[in-house]
Order: sequence, then C-alpha cells, then structure tokens
Amino acid sequence: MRSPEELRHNLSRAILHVRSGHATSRRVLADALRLSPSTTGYYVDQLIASGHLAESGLEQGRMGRPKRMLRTVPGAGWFAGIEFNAERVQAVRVDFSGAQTRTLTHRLPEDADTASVLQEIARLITELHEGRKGALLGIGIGAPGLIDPAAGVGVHYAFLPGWRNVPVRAELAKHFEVPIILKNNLRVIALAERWFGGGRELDDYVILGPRRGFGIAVVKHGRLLDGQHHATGEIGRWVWPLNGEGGEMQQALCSAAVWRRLAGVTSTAPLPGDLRAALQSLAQVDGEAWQGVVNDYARVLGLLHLLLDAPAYFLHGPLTALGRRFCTDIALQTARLMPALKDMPPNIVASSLGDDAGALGAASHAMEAWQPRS
Amino acid sequence: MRSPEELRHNLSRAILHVRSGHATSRRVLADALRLSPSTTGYYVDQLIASGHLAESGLEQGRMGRPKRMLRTVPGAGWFAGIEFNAERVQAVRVDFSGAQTRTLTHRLPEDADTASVLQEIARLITELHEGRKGALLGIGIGAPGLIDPAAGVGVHYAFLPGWRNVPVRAELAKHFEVPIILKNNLRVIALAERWFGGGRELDDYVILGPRRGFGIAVVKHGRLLDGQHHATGEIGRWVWPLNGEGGEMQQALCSAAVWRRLAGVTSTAPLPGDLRAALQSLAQVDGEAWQGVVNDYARVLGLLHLLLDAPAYFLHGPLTALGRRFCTDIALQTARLMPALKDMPPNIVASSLGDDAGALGAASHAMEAWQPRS
DNA sequence: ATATCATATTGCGATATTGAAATATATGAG
DNA sequence: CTCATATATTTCAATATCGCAATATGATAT
Repeated sequence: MRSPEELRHNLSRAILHVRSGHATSRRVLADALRLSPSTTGYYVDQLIASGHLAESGLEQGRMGRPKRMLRTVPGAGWFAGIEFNAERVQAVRVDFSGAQTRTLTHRLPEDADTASVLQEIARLITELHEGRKGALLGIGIGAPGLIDPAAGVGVHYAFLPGWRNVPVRAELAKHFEVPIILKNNLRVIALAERWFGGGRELDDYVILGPRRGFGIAVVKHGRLLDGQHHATGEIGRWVWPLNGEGGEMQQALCSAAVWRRLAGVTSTAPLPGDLRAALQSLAQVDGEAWQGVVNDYARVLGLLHLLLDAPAYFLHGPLTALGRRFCTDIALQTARLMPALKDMPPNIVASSLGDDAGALGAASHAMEAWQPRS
Repeated sequence: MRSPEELRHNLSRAILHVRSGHATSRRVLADALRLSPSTTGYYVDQLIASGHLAESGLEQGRMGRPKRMLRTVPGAGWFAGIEFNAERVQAVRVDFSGAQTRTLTHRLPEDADTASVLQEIARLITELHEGRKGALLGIGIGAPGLIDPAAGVGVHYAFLPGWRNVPVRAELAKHFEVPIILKNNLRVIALAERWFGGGRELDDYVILGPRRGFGIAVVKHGRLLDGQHHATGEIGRWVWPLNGEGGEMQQALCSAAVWRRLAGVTSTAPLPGDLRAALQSLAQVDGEAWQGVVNDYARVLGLLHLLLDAPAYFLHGPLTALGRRFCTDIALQTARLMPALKDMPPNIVASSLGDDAGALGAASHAMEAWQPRS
C-alpha cells in the first residue's frame, strides 16, 4: 500500500530493525526492509529529524565508503511491560533503544482480587516512570489464562477470584493515554525471546513453558501460531501416560510436579515458597527420579521435534534452575527413544532470560506495535 | 514496491483471486488484494486487454450498482500437473480458469527406473496437449521422497532404483520451455486442497497422508510449514506405541498396515493390487480390528489437535475408501480418549479429492507460481 | 415522483518508491 | 600519484499507487 498508514508502518519497521541491531547502516537497513537504498535513506532522514534515530560514527569495512552507523535514541520515549499471575505482578521499563532500564516486582497478597490487581498494575506503571525523563509510548500486558487480545479483555483465569471478562485495556486507559496491548503470558515470552533472548537470529523456534501448567508457543516464519480455539500449544492437556487414559500431562510435568518427583515428596506436601531456588538445590541429583523426569520430557520433545522440526526449543520457567544438564540429558534421551532423531536431536536450551521474561516480552509487544505519530 | 517486478506480482495475485472465485468484481478484488479500488481497476483493465480476464455479466446485490463480474479466460493457456511414485505417473491438464480438463494415468512397470520415469513424464505432458488449443504456461511436479525444490532435483527416493540426485527440472527443460517447479508429494496435496478441495475457505488446515508411510502437512496462515531439516510433519516416524520403544508409527498406521489389520492377514501376506478397492470392501466391518485402528488414529489426532488446533484435518490416500464412518469414529474416539477435547473434537474429513490430488496440487503449484510476461 | 442512501467504478492530482546515475570514501596495484 | 575496484550514500526524473471526488446504479422511505 502506498498510504500514509503504510509509510508509518515502514518507519516503524525501520526502527525495529535498527533497534534489534540487525540493521546498522542505511544500506543494510535497505536490505532488511526489502526497500531500495534511496527510499531507506529518505526514511532515515525523516527519523533522524524526528529524533528517533541518530548516527553514531563511521565503521570502515574491508573496502569502500564507511557505513554511517545508526542507532535508536534512548531518550525518544519508553515502553512499559507488565506480566502478572495470581502470585505477583512484574513490571519493566524499556527505553526507546530497547534497553531494560528498570524492573519492579510486587508480590500479591493471598486474597488478591481483580480490582487490586488492576490497581497494582497502574501503580507500577506510574512508579516505573518516577525520576526518569521521556514520554510513555505504549503499554504491553502479558496476562494469564484465556485472553481476548482484540478487545483487550481477560476472559478467564482460574487462580484469581472474580477474574472473568475483565476489561483490562479499558480500565488502564482511564489512567494512561497510550496504546495498551494485551496478550497471553506464554505468547509474550515468545516475543521476549525474539528481542532479548536466543530467538534474535531465528525465524522459527518453540517456547517450552512448564510452569503452573505446561504449554508451548510455536513461532514459524517469524509468526506466532494461533489456532481456531486459541488452543495451539496446549499440550499440557495431553493424556498422560501417552497411551493411557485419564490424567493430564501437566499433572506429571509442570514445574511443581517435577520438584515433587525430584525431592521425593508426595503430592500433598506443601510447595516451597521459592520453587526456583528449591529446584536449583536439586540440580545435582541423579538416580531414578531424575531419569524418570528426563525420560518423560524426552518423550514429549520427540513428538514435538518430528512434528515441528524447529531449530531451537527454549525452556522457560522455574525448571531452568535445573541447569544445562537437564536440557542436554533430555536431548540425548530424545535421540535414544526416537531413533528417527538420532541424527537430528532437538536443540534444547534453557532461556537466557530470567523470571522477568514475560514482562520483557510484554514490553516487546508494545514496542512492536508502536508507530510514529505522523 | 514500485518495481515492474512487483507490478507483475500484483497482476498474478489478482488472477489468483479471480480464479479462486473469492474475488468476483473489481471492488471485492480490491479488498482481497488489499489495494485501493482505483489501482485494482487499473489492473483489471490491463488484464482484460491482455486476454487473461473477462467480464461476465452483471450481478445485482441487495442494493446499489451491480457488480461487473470477473472471470479468468479458460483459453488463455494451461498448466500441467504431474505426480508420481514407484507405481504410477499421474498427469492433469488444468486450463487458465483452473478447470481440470484432462487426466491421464500411466502405471509404471515393476522394473521402472529413473530414465523411464522422466521419459514417461515428458510423454504425458505432450499427450495432455493433444487436440487442444492454448499455450502451456507452466509445469508443476509432485515428487516422492526427499526433494531440493530450489534446484529442481529429486535427491532420494527409496522405491525407484537409481533415484538419486535426479535433475528433474533440467531434464524436462530440454523438452519444454516453460517454468518447471518441483515440490514434495504431500506438500502439493496441501495446495490441491486449497484450490480444489475443502481448504478453499481456510487459512489453516492439516493434511493427513497415510500412504506408503504416514506424514502430515500443516498449513498455518495460508503457508505450508517447513522445518530446519524439511522434517516438519514426519510423524510417521514417531515411536510406536507412543510410550514404548523401537517400532515406527507408520508400520502400524500406514495404509497397507490398516488393510492388513482390517482384513485379518499377517504382515507377510501379499498386498492386493488395488488397495483402495480392497479397503472399500472392508468399510462396513466392525469389531476389534476396526476399533483398534480407530483407537490408534484417535491417539494421534488427539496429540495433533491440542498442538495445532486446526479447523480441519483432511484425510488423503487409500484410507478415504473407508468412508465417512472412519473419520467420525476417529473424531468421537479422540474426544473420548482426550478429555480436554470433549468440547472441541477435531474436524476430520475425507478429502473430496481423489487419487489425482497430487497431480492437481502440482498443477496448482504451477498456477500459483505463474506470472504474466511483461 | 423524488429524496436519500448504499454500493461500484472511473478520473485525476498527489505522493511514496523506484532505478539509474552521480558522488563519497576507502583499499590496493602499478 | 594515478587508476581500478568496491562499497555506501545521495540525487532526481519516472511511475505505480493512493486518496478523494465524481459518476453510475439501484433500493428504500417519504
């Protein structure tokens, strides 16, 4: 399209490429945008004039005229990223150049309800800004449970009392006059991986999210897959064992269940306050319980890898505390259980992002959606 | 882009939309192309002048000026679609309006080799044209085994002696001076489903292909998924049983295995000459063997549906001879085995396309790739 | 009848984007 | 020092495409 809308879209694409560090000069940016160098130069001039981009010196290649390096201007504004569940609200401030400049966490009380969560989100966004300059450009929210992204509504979430058809966007719009964008928890993590994690170089990857339940997010051709019932990746609800009946896989493979199995406690035992720390202390264990967990994960990865054939599987959530050995053991065992994968074991990596992956991803979402004014 | 290349691309997109029947007038076409009505009018004028499109009367809607209906001109040329495996070569002729106007099948002798297959393909393409008018515009090939689509080379196929690194495109280019385009068997079937089958209205669907082996093709956002090792959908190589070791799923679920189980013969028994007919005669059976097969397929569909959440699963290959009951039984059993799917059972349908789906898909591939000359 | 509304197509001036050529800056060979 | 080659950016006329206004056609209400 040749509409002004399309121009703005192209300008924002240009900024995304420069921010990501993939495009460093006008010429490279032109290739990335699949636009001509002349057009790209015109864009860059506009964006420099509007204060969104700046030149940062020259870089000499092997030959020829040096590149005039481009970067995004940190002070051109900032984005708020929020992720929450029944236990906590996390908030990050990301400046216009994509740097994480502040992180806040608020533990929710046991009796938190819908109103208090919304209030807390608004409070954290305000607090993110305190003492800093620059304009808020957008708010991204990663919300748990079932979401209606178009309406900006949280449809249902079992672990927060009264969380049904909550108009998150509308409520926050009372306090902040910027675009507010809502997405599922696991899906924003997929975005975080693209911007801040190992997905930077990849067009295809899979997020493994064993947390309270067990879902996965699949990115193919740079796009998150979404299904008819928004149930894509809901593999936590597979029957378990795989050729049995009754139970759900997430009962055996969610983070709490893995801790229980490794710690050797019954399912009625209380969970530790800090699951991540508790798991870390178990990262060196071995024996039957460890093998059992690895084996179960390998079964799942085998199925996934022959179906999705992704170049990387990023493990997220508390189980990353189990360290690299957990991932390599699973990959090895996958190749053993699934002979077809002998020569192409899945590349499983613990995400380099921490517990704030969701909030970072929410901020990424806001960054991706942002467009210059006119 | 303002390039002539992009203009041609848009013209071919316009033709694809008109041919598919989705776009019936200039206005509707503009929406489909996401271009402005004025631009679209300009395109349509050009394409009418070049003889690719024609107006076919008016259609009065509920209100307003009637649509000036558009259609593709059948005589503007034709496409050849070829699919083959170790047993037969199939060829279809599809005219410019997307109508299948001729179908040829050639059974290969037991001792067929690489050269004879290539020769037969060339002969069939020539025969497709006999007695008809119009120019050949493109050739699509659906080839079995491992393919290098970019090079137009058949890399490997176990069931044809000497089929290794066969330069299919180069060989055929000696006889035909039109674009020749190569794709995997199952993948062209996915295209056939989009153009001629139930995928016309769908952006997302899955092809189930239990034939010699068992692979699936997944279409999401209108695009076929492809993986790092071109192994996306190779679920026939899942271990079987699912939580066991050793065997591959396709040994139990490929079309021949299903026939054996339903017919109650051992795995050493010879296969019937016409597997499809043999299966059709078994479509009314019931009892343990039937339940067993349905159960196994339901296990697989349950896993797939919670992962892909597709609105439709199209069954292809000989097993379609088992009729609608086979599909509905599987869907029912899936919902039973996988409680999470109780309210969203998979929509499994026997493809409306017959044995020539592959050849039709190959022709579709050629149609999609075609672009007007200048 | 006639006004008004909804939709489809055409015409035209405005503009976003291109391709080609010109310019800028580096390396290396003779 | 000069020339050839390589890469990056800038300039500019040419044009594909857009938005908008005008025109066409018929449905419905008054």
